Amino acid sequence: MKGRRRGADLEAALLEAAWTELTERGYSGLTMEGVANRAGTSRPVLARRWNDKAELAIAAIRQQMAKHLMAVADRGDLRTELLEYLELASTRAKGIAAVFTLFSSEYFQDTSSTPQDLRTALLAGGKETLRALLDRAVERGEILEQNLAPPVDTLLGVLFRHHVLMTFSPPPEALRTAWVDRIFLPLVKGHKEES
Amino acid sequence: MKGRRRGADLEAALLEAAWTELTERGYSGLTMEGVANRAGTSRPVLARRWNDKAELAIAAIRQQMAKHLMAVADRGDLRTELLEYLELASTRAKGIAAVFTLFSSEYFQDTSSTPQDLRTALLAGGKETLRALLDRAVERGEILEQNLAPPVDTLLGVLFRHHVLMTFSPPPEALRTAWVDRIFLPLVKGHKEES
DNA sequence: ACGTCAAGATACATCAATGCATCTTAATAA
DNA sequence: TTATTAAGATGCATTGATGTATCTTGACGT
Repeated sequence: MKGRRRGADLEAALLEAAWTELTERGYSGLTMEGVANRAGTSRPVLARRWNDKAELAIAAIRQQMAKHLMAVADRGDLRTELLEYLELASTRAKGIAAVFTLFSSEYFQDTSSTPQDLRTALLAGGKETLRALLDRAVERGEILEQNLAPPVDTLLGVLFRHHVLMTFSPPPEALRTAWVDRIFLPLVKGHKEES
Repeated sequence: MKGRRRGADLEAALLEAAWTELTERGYSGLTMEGVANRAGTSRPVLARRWNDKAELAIAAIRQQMAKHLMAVADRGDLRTELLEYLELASTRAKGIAAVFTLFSSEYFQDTSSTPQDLRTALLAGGKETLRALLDRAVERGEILEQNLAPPVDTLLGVLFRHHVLMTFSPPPEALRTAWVDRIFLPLVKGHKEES
């Protein structure tokens, strides 16, 4: 036996269980009872910490975001780093899809309980990581700052997120490469000499 | 009083009510009772026609798709038609978002009751309209067939859908123009002379 | 005008999830 | 060791939505 868990240890375990349930069953299939069972405990233990499943799910998501943060090292080459970025993001596809089921369920609700900061943090989704990566490329002289104007700078994130939401699965390697080589790089490398 | 509705009339009215409820409350907020009330009738009337809310929602969506089909006339200019396409799509943003709440709710469910054909039809989302529009532009010689290879051809639809799913609102005109002028047209008009 | 059938109203049981109270027991601090 | 606190188990009432049976009544065909 592993004995009885307490305090922070227990809380982390509960949030892990909640996250697993969320990714396996989606937000609509998430229940306090299900989480309690998976965590090997009972509902009152959950009820003492979170008021409803929205709070629980949000806390679980926060824990996941804190646990793995996206990081792409400087490889000296933009294309390499972009592909790495997309590959890394792909490993989180299921989670991203699951998280989105929460937003779609809660959005229309009277009690739109989703905190705005979490919402934007998730919809941005590793925006900073991508941005940092692009800024490095600008400094290297690989691309022009002016080609990274608003709708273009986040394009890869958009393509990725869209694919995940439509298919609930990560984009295959060939598709990621096509995004980079046939869409993104042509746009940011394109000569911009017109008046 | 308007008297008692029957048969096909009644059914159409029920599906209208269901659609309204779906767009106002989302799939998670959709209830048989809510639809019955809005339609000015009672639950048994609904129960005689559809077994659960998934069936009802799907039927309601089908009716909407049949009612307004997207059509963009030949304007002789690709850019004009693309903007018109996006503008037309924007009027349906709320509905698209609502429909997607159904998929996110049902996807993880054991009874993944969403018919595959409807799913693909919706995820494609006016793909044929856009395709027809692009083919006309190719025939006019405005763009090159070879520049419409897979990840590029559906790009505008992707951008649009992503925006709707992220914000649950239609993209403003300025953004739609940016998509067309700064992303899509540069890609499809781009000279492709490299080896 | 009459008969048939479905619309619409009403009532009741059910089911899943939850809120909450209670009780036992293990872990930790003193 | 002992007191305290929270973990974990259990039971019960409640709530929201649904399934379903029954009954009345309006619409339509003949």
